[in-house]
Amino acid sequence: MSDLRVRFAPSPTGYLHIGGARTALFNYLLARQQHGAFILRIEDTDVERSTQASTDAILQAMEWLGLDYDEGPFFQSDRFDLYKAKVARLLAEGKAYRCYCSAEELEQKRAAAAAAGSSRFGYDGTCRHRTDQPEGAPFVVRFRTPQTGTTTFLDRIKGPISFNNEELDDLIIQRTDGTPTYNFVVVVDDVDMRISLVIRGDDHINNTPRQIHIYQALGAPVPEFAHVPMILGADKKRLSKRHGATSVMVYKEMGYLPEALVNYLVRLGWSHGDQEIFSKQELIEKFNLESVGRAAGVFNPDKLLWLNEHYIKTGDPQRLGALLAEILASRGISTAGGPDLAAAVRTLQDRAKTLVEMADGAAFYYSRPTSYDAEAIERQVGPEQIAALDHLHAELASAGEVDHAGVEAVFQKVLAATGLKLGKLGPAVRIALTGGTVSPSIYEVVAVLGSGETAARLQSALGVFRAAIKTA
RNA sequence: GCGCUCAUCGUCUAGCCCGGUCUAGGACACCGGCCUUUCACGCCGGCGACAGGGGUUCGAAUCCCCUUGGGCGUACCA
Repeated sequence: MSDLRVRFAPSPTGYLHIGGARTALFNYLLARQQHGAFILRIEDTDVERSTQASTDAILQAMEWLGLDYDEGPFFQSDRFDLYKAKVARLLAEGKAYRCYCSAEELEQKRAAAAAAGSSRFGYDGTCRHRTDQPEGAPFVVRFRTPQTGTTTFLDRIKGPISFNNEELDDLIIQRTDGTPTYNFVVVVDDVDMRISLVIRGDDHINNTPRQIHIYQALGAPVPEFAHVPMILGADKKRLSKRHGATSVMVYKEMGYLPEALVNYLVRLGWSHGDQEIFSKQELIEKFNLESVGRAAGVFNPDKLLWLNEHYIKTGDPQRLGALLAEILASRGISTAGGPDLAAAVRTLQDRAKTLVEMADGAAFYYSRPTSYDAEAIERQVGPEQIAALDHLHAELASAGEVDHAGVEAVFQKVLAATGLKLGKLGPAVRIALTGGTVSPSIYEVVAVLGSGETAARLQSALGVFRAAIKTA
């Protein structure tokens, strides 16, 4: 057990998105590697925008990705007393002060500053030295930020970063309604939870110097920081819905495997030489902050798809089969009593990039064709095929259950007897068995379906084929 | 506007810290071919980048400066 303590602190104002998932993943990986602690904290100080549904969605997504945490989830809304006490202490020590400026007033000042072409839009410090306390007037509490000197920290990813304190204004730490704000609670909690390393998106870099001042005002040690670059869309703009799915769980719905998303996300911004494929165990061993890139990365759905394809291809048929059954069930197709799921999966692993695609390809195994591709019949089925199909039906009906080699032997027999090439018979069999022209290898299909089911389907199809040929 | 930050193929990146081994490597996508009972898989090959300009140096993708471009922040959001 090392003393590394990291946390992931999402705000429940929406689902867990790609960027958040990657931040969570980096935290998780490092915690597991160093045998430290990974803490989950829900930042719901904004009562207006936080919802229970979002919290649930985030928790679900974390679970699906396999990012289990050691402590939490903690909710900031349960901790308002702690924040209140800290604000009171800062107030008492003169490190914070009441500000009676109204939001409207401030907005006007900002607008005026912008109109005047000023480079300073921050709070002007009107109430900083105010000594009177208007009776009953609404106020916010502002943190008294140092106005001179510089604040520097050594970012584990970006290197040394420093700010001139004069660029910083006195930020609000408690709203008019008494609730605390982000920059304050994040510090109070990170101190309270003894976080030793803060890994978060680099959109927080600008908040860091302000937070460092708060750590100091609280007399607490400043943790290390590691700011990971943003994820952008194809147009290099911040990733948003416009760029396609950004919700982790939507990828689950689209038939992605969690290991594919994890692998993709970690490689977006981190590398280990030329290696592309990493198991979670490998990531825990190899992940490091030093190899995280400093530049923002563009989300590339194609590469994610490729990884998903890889994991489907190499995945365990049993597990994939269970996942497949769920999807089929949601389409009203029961797999109970049908062909062995793992066997069906094996015939589809090289042909599907997603579980959804696999379900498309597997449906015929569990529900007989209700119609047959007419155009295909016209092209592939003639008197010769009908005769051969008849022959095949007879052979299969008397063959009992056969394996792949057995199926091949039966076909060879039929082919020899009818003088047809497989290229002439295969397509007709495929139409008869699946209703269409696309499926796994016909021998595999027959082996998975079993001779009984195959014979039954052949018989039904034969009736349709004969009728089709007569009218032609 | 101001502040912070980033910059190698279309994209993700290796290389950069410790200059020469880089006519810059890998992956995705794309293009071509092979394989083939459909569809795929697979295999082989191809296209394709050091943002620009100055320095330093015998020598720079690698070090320094400037420019340009991108991202983020600039809330009583987080």
